[in-house]
Amino acid sequence: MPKDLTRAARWFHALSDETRLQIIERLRDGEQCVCDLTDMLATTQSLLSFHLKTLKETGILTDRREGRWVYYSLSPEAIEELERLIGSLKPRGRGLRVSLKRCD
Amino acid sequence: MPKDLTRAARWFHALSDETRLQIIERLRDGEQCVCDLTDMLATTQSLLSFHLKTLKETGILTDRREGRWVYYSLSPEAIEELERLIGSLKPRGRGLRVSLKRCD
DNA sequence: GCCATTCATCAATGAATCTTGATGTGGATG
DNA sequence: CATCCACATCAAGATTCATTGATGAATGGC
Repeated sequence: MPKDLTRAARWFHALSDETRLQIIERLRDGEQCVCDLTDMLATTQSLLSFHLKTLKETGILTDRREGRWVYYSLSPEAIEELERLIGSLKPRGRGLRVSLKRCD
Repeated sequence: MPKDLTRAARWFHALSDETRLQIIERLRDGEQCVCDLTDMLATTQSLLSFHLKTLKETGILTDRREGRWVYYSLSPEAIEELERLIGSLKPRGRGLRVSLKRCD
């Protein structure tokens, strides 16, 4: 069980939820506090907190406390990491493209 | 519930499983029949079939029957689609980066 | 036609995950 | 200290998903 694939699977899982993608969509314009996100996304505070935690644990988001409020933002490295992951899924050079025919 | 996000969530979900990522990893070198994949990945035929179906339904893989064998390969458009999805997660221009401070 | 092979599908179980509602925690205010 | 607010955490239920084992469908050889 390759370690990279385990890591990749976790990243993709964090992105496999609509609510979490909505959170990311909102954070594309910059950091937001939880209360703003609660207003924007029709969801409960408890559920939002759960999804934020999921994204944070994966490394997609970072948080920052300021007084009573907690601000979340996209981790700068997150997009690079994702593009690296996508790169690891790309077909390799066509030189090996012949079928091995081990089934015959 | 934006339709794009629904679609993106489905794609990411398809990639959120280690076995499915292993399948993709194998197919990076070109198409393979199911029997080869069964040998390579320590898994049962039934389970492999389930995961192949998941990937195919999402559009990541295509299949092709040839006699008794079914060959799976990476869909050419899949990687482009993924890069498009990743692009839709990127932070927007920094001009809007000011915090709205609606919480005050 | 009969049988073996390759793969898909189905039903059932168990595990992981999402969701909800209640409670807990830490900071700010008076 | 008492209280309110923003947010996190917890326990319980609901749902979705992965896995297994058995059966079915299509192909090809005899």
